[in-house]
Amino acid sequence: MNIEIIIKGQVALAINSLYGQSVEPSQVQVQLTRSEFEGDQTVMVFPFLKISRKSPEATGMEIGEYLKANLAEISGYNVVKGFLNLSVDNQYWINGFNEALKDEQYGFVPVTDQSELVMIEYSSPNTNKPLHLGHIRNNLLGFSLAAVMKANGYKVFKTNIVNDRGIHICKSMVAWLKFGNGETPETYGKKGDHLVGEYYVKFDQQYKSEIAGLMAAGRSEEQAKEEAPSIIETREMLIKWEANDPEVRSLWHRMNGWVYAGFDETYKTMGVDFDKIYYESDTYTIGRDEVLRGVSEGIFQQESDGSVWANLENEGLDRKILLRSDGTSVYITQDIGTAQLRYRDYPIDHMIYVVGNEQIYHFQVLSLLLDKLGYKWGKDLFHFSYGMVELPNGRMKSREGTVVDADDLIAGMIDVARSVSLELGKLEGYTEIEKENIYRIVALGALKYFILKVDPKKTMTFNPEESIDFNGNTGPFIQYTYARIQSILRKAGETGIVIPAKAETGSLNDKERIILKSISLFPEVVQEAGKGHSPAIVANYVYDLVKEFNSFYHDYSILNEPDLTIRDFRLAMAQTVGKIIKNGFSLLGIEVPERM
RNA sequence: GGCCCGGUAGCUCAAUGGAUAGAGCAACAGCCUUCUAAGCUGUAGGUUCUUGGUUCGAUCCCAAGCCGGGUCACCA
Repeated sequence: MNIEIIIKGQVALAINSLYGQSVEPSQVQVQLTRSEFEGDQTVMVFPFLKISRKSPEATGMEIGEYLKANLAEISGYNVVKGFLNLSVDNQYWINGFNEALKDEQYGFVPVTDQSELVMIEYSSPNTNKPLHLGHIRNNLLGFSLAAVMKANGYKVFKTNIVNDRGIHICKSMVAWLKFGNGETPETYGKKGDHLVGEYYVKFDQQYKSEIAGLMAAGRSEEQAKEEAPSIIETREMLIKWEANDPEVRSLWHRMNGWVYAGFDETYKTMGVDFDKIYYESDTYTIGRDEVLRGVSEGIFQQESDGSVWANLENEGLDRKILLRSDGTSVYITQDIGTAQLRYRDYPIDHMIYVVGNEQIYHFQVLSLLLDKLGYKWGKDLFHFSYGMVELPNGRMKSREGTVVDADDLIAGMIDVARSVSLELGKLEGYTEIEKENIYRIVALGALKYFILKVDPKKTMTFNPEESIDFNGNTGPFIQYTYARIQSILRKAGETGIVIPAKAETGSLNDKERIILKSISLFPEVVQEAGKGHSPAIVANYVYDLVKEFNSFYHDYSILNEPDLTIRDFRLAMAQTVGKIIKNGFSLLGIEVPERM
């Protein structure tokens, strides 16, 4: 059992026995002892002073004496002010360490047939432009959250809703027809998503110049925006699309196909995947049907112009439009349809949407609407909202060309990883393919760790010149430690040392104790990350562990340790730290290299 | 303006209501003949936005204010 829980229970008994008053174990505050004091676990005695009616020191001493006498795991205690520091017997840490050593899935709760199903929606791109840095945060968080939930014993289903229809999609199509000359990704030599994105930009340029021309001819800005030929053409195309016009549909299929091929490549490089992809072009009509059902049941109101509204004023929100006066769907209508379809397809217990925090209001509304429509899961949907990624001079703006493209960023980081690695020259003997794979692992490790170590809900700043480092608190630093551990284990194998299944040693030095204590925390960290929906907790924990291990590695020898018992124990310790790095990083979607 | 979120070292970020607020980067000083120097050790760097309140104790909770961001579309 967890030492903290044992202590809480015993402290409650101690207070009952010493002062004749009962307290709940949950009221006992226990935390890790700060490193500058002696001990492992610290009990706060302040809350019990009213009960003991004695000084903090005296109370602490009495409780400490009781614990030492009644708990085999407690080998000693000291009291500093109101802090009762308990020393936990080495054997307790060693026992826990042996558990960690033999369990390959250490820290993970197994998924069973009884496990609840959690569906996680993430990524959810538009098909009119390539993925950028903001999408990267979304994808990494979504993928990582899925891994964390799975490690907490949930069945996890990853899904992606692709925004493949609408006026913005038609814009790229219009521009391609006008300027494209039949260009394809093959003829142009660029990924399809980039090609389509370029025509989206071209459309905007064309549209702007038309507006300027019209305004020069005396129109107001508003009029100009409405009357520009390209926007009129785009609207006509959207109507044709909705009417299933074969020519428009065929072009739409073709260009979206280019985009999907491009996205697939980016997803693959990033190492994220999905169990099922939904397309808005398939779900938006379902949403419309659901809204109309709501009208017939009196949940929603239809205005005389045909538009449909939900009144959420009783819930503290506004009136919200659900269908336009021409009967077409708006954004939220599509989400209603998608949700309905998903719950029809799968026995979902929990639904998580990984979507930026600018849509908090949207998901409040969606939750209420689904609830009104009679879905019991409406109220329980969880919007995992994360903060934006900003550049040093502010928010990314596609119109100002300050968007950090995902493919460019990743390619650039692989270049840096390659040149750093070549300079260090530690990969001789590896084939080019193997080397490239390691560059990729390291580059993505840097990017993923950089993004995932930050509390998801916070806005984060990304400086393209400075942010991605390979030294210090970074993914490569942790990967490097892993690689070194593997090197030690390889050498141990070469010299005929067999890492024992059981690694016992009576005495532990300070740094060994610290590492063993840290190892014992991993399962709690995984649990906490699941409850708090925060991969950052895992990232920061792994970093701390690695720091401790490196410090140990610097001060004490492993392979050259003459005492074989101690050497075997340290090998087992290194192996376990390596395992935690690997398991922890798997929760972040980061690979670990055997060498680097 | 209403609602939501943030403000911690020069920069990027940590810190279940606990002890002297921690890391990395940048700066400075050391350490490669020893298990991988993408590393290690040390120095310096702070009015945790402000003012009150709650209590044994507040970066954390509450109130007010200041600053920054988001959001309140027949856009997505």
